[in-house]
Amino acid sequence: MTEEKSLNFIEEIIEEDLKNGKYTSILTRFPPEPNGYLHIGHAKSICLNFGLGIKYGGNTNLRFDDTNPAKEETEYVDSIKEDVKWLGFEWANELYASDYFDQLYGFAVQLITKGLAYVDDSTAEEIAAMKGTPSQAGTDSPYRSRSIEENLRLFKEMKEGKYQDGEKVLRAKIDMAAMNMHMRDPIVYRTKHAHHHRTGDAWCIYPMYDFAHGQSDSIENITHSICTLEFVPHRELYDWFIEKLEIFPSKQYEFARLNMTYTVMSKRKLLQLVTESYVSGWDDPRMPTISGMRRRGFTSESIRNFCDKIGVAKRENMIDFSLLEFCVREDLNRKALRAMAVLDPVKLIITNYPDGTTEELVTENGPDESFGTRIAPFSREVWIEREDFMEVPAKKYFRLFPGSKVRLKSAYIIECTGCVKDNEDNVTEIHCTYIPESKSSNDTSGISVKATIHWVSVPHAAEAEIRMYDRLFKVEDPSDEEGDFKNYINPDSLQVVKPAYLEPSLKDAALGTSYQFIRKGYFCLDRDSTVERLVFNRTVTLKDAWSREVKKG
RNA sequence: UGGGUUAUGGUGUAAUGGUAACACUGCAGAUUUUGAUUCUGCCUUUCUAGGUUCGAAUCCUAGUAACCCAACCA
Repeated sequence: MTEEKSLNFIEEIIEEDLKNGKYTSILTRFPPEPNGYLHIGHAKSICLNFGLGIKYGGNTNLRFDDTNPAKEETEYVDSIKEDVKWLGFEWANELYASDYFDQLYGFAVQLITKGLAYVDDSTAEEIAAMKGTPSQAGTDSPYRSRSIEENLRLFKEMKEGKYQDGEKVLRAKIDMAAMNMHMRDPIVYRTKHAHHHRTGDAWCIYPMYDFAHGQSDSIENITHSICTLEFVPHRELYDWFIEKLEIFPSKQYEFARLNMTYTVMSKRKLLQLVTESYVSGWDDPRMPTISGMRRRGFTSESIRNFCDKIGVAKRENMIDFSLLEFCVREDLNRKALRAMAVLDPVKLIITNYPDGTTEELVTENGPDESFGTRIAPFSREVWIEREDFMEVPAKKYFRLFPGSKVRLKSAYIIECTGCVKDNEDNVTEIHCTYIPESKSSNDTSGISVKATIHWVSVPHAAEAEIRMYDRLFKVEDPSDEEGDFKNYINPDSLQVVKPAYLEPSLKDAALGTSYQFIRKGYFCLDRDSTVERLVFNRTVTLKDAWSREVKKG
């Protein structure tokens, strides 16, 4: 019964390492920099790292890569923790690169002592110029040959705050002619008088990523350090530090990051959307952030399933947004409560139904009996969707039109008798008669109809604001277009429907519960909602064969 | 035009020298008190050129294309 699933290349490596006894257990880590909110691309990495830990009976650390105090904030730390938890994962240890600042400083001293690092007084521009180009070797810094003693003293003085920002850096002494630019005497410590979100003002020198990441992995005994492809050139340096420092040999493996159609995935771009108010915040439901998707109504299970479906490999990829939509529909179809809501209302009057009468009709709550039933009030006047009526029916249209019969969901079969229009030819009322013996679950009429439509009783309806979200960008790959990516924002990515009419049971909707508004899509209550003003977000539409039929003409 | 990485349907991912498969998308149909769900069927694939082999997506050679690398960012 177990479905045989092939291994991705990282699983193959791990199984090999376990089989040949290189390791008896594995330890992975998810290492975000707390300078932004997590997005669906991070979810891929989270599912990979934590998933590996779970699959192979190992553990996974959550480690914040907080070596740049200028960009990092506690707000981001908090959101990252919340998002990882919400996705359903538990870290073995909550750690910070800043926890290792003392050890990292010690590593730097060791390197100096071995003659493998030196303090450089050159400016940033000079260092860049001496770096050479990919096809041209760099040149040695005039400070490269300082004595070990002098380097030790200078580095200590850097730590003590004797120098201004940018005045001095510590560089590894490797090879200015290396093919790999990262090996041309990379900077390992810079002077930065900045307040750190955790260490406060204890330090005025901070290690660079390359001098912190690998060593942090090593300190934690991470067996498999998994990151994205752009770090491939860093691996040589990663290994160099581990070798020279003679510390635990963590190994780095790289996979291709996730790209998705109709969105952007860089923190820089997402930050721009937020700070320049193209969206309402990091958790705007249109954002590909975990918090945005959560607010929009995506379930963590559907996101995990998505991450599983897209796979892990090394080639550049561009995943269809429709795959994510498929995953959320698949999950919500079996979980979401069913309810009736009319988003584009027009009044339907059942002319032969007694005025002032309310019937309490029974209707099902979910996709199967286990969800139970509830009562929906029914009366002479109900709201129905404007698109469920056509005065002159298109071909293949089998909803309401003069003379046609349809069923009102969980109620009666009705026959359309006509409509009332205003001066501008807009339909303002639709008239029909109902067939009393066709009552749902007690139908003795013998009539069968082709369509069932949803409705909400006019006197009982609850009003709501509904936010309809669509893709954030008009083009598949905004980053690949000419000019500013923001020129390609979809102007219709948010459309507010107000008022929509909801069946009264929806007044008790709870935050975090998903509903299928029958025939319309999946929705959830937004946190902006109040008792006086209900607000719902559309998570995703239902698949709609009819709208495709219409488009085809 | 130095180095590195990657090339399999429209999009992803498998196949580890032996029938190119699975999922999404798209299309057609059946069922349906949601034009949803469910079910059935169909479409489209190994970057190019040589070579090794009984047999190549897989091995070899030469090309080509895409992406990454010259931050005191991560």
